[in-house]
Amino acid sequence: MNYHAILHSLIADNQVSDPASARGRLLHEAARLFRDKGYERTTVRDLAAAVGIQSGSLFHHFRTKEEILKAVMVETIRLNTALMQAAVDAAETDRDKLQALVRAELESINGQTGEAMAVLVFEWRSLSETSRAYVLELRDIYEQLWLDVLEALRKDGMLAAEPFVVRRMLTGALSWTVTWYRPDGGLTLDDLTEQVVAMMGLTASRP
Amino acid sequence: MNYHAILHSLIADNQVSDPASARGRLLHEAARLFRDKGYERTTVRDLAAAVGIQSGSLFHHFRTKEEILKAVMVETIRLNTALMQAAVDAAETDRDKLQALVRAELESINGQTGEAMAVLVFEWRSLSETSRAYVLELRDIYEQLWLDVLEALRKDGMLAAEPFVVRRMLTGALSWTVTWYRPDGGLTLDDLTEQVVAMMGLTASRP
DNA sequence: GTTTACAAACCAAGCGCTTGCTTGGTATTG
DNA sequence: CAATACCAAGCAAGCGCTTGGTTTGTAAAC
Repeated sequence: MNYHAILHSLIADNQVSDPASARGRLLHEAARLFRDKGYERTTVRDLAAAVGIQSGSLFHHFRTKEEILKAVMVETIRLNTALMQAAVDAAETDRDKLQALVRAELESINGQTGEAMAVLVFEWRSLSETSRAYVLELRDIYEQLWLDVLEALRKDGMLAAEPFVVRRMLTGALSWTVTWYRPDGGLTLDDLTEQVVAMMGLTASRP
Repeated sequence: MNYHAILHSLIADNQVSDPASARGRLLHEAARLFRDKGYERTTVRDLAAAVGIQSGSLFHHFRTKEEILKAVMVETIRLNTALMQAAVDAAETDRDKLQALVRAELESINGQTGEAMAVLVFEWRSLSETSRAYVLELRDIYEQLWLDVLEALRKDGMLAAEPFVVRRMLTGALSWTVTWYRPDGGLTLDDLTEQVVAMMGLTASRP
């Protein structure tokens, strides 16, 4: 299953919006604006202008501004959970599964869904209490994918630290790449993946 | 040099505000509010109320709200640069210097200056262009401390990845602890430091 | 194949409120 | 007696969101 197959399967299930639809385009622009200026600094007038409508018209699609933020986050987690699951399934060994997860998360942070992922990392404080609870629920599913692989590695003595600590350190390390990594800087995402795996003392995959 | 000695030396040099002064207390409360609610969601009325004055009176101490944010960040970097320098100076081997840096950064993120450090990580987008340039200048000095140690380790073959990549991954990983680490969770900062160093494949320091 | 019906998508205008900041004047302090 | 720190009041601008009405797309009815 490649990126597009997964995406369209989720669209068919009404789990994420079609990027071609009005709602999908709005969420895409919202993610970009929220990342660039922050949620609070982005006005409903900014959002409306980005898709070429009047600010009041936004509220036919979403009841509140916060609902837009929530939708960006929820759909992003759903998509990425599916992408990570596919990455894990495609790899053979636990070590390769971890490498695939790192590669996939770097991809989602710095590639297609990068804008929305940055929002997920930096704007969770702007969510209401109830929205936050829902997003955290979805995140737990996502995190379990990682923990399963890390615990298997730990069991085989290939990991020198606690899985849950490792995962949290990786979350921070990989999320942070959004602030400095630029694909045109002579460092590919494959290079970066390799460095991360090397840094963890897991030697390169032997064919 | 311990924490208090370093702090008071910086106060004497007018590099940071005395926490007992009106300005110092305001900056401390501002850091707390900015971390908890975000810069944009914190109003000047919130800030004023936190130190028990009227909102208008704030502007006798700072010309704009953004100047308060800048001051929080600048003073925090200054203090932490001095703390890191002391940590490096106190350690003997390069490996111990790295461990000392990790420990000190974890301390600054999760201890005394934690509120301000979180602001530094999450609120840099709210800085004006010029303030940001100045803060980045100060940060470069801070970062060089890390790079010097990491490059020495790399030279001795104790590091499997590029120093600048390692530092950026560490920045993310350690900053991120602010979102999940709680001192009462059965994991001390020393434990955490150990896990980080172990995760990097650097074996424990032998006495 | 035109008409009718109707909902969804949108606009123009603006309301009520909060925001950062200003102003003119009054305590407080050395 | 000057400088510093503060208060009480409020202004102009920008905010999220509402309202009442118009356009647009779609599909059945004739």
